[in-house]
Amino acid sequence: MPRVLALMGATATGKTDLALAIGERFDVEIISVDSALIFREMNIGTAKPPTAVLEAVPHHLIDIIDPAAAWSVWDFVEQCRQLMGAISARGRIPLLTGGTMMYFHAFEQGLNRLPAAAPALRSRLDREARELGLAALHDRLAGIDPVSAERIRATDSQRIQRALEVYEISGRPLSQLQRQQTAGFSGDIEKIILAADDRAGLHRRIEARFLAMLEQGFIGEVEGLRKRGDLDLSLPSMRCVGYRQAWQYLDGDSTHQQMIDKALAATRQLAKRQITWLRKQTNATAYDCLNYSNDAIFRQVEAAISDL
RNA sequence: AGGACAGUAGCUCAAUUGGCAGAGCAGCGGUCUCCAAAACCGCAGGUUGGGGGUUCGAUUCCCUCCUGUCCUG
Repeated sequence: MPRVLALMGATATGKTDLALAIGERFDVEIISVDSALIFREMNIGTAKPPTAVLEAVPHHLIDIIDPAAAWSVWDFVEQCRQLMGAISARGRIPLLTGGTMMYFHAFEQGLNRLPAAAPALRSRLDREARELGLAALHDRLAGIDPVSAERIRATDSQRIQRALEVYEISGRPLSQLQRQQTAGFSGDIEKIILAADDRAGLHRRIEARFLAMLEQGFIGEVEGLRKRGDLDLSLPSMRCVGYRQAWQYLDGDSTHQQMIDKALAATRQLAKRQITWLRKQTNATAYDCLNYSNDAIFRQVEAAISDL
């Protein structure tokens, strides 16, 4: 029975430090479950683990794609499964660490085989949405896939676009393709959650961390990305929390203080959404991120491993 | 010190000739099958700076006090 460890937590709860502590003590390799750490050249704003940490314990799925490139949940699940096989073959234990809850969910529950995203098609649909209005696209969806149109709101640009994209590529309605059974992870996942019961405390941490990022030269990092000339705000990478607000600030759309306030708010909102996912987790052991002992967690890991 | 203007939700601001105080943002809760650090949905929040007066009825009109900004000395 394959066994994996998972360390889940909202942003700024201290996952990196804890993962390192576990990595120094147990024979694990870390698989990052994070939609932002995959990007190269985005280090300060993503709170990427420092090089020393990345070298001390093997890390995967960090710095693997360019900020202009596309990446998706499907890619994550596939890479993750491959990596787990390789790590197990080395006699080590995978430690899934991160805060992108949809990636965890897809890994655990599986995904239907759907057509991959098609950038050209998406930009065409973007244009149509601008010219005809979202409502028109939603009406079109209702014509080809009433079930999905019922479920997807007429204001939900991304999901309308996805449903239309799937139909145009495959010729079949999304709702029909989603009806097939999915194959999730078949083993056990030993889940450790870093919980943020004290929301105000987490908010203080988020603020302190962002201010530290600014001191480390975050704005300079974003200036460097802008200088490349091939990036813009429509890319997932540049929509990451902090980067989007810094980009707008450098565009002259906000003052420095407004940029800080907006970035902090966006980060708090991200944390809230992550916490919503975490509330639904079952079979997980939660530790207060502001007050826990490594020993308690080590005991849980120890027990899980010796169970193998 | 005198004068002008302002004071409404945590913040920025609305409220037709006096007629049930509303938005945006933030906050909180939620949705989530290939952009998820995304996209979207919902909820809560106010003795309208304090006190007094006129009125059936005052955020709105009058008096007074407090606070802030600006101008003049």
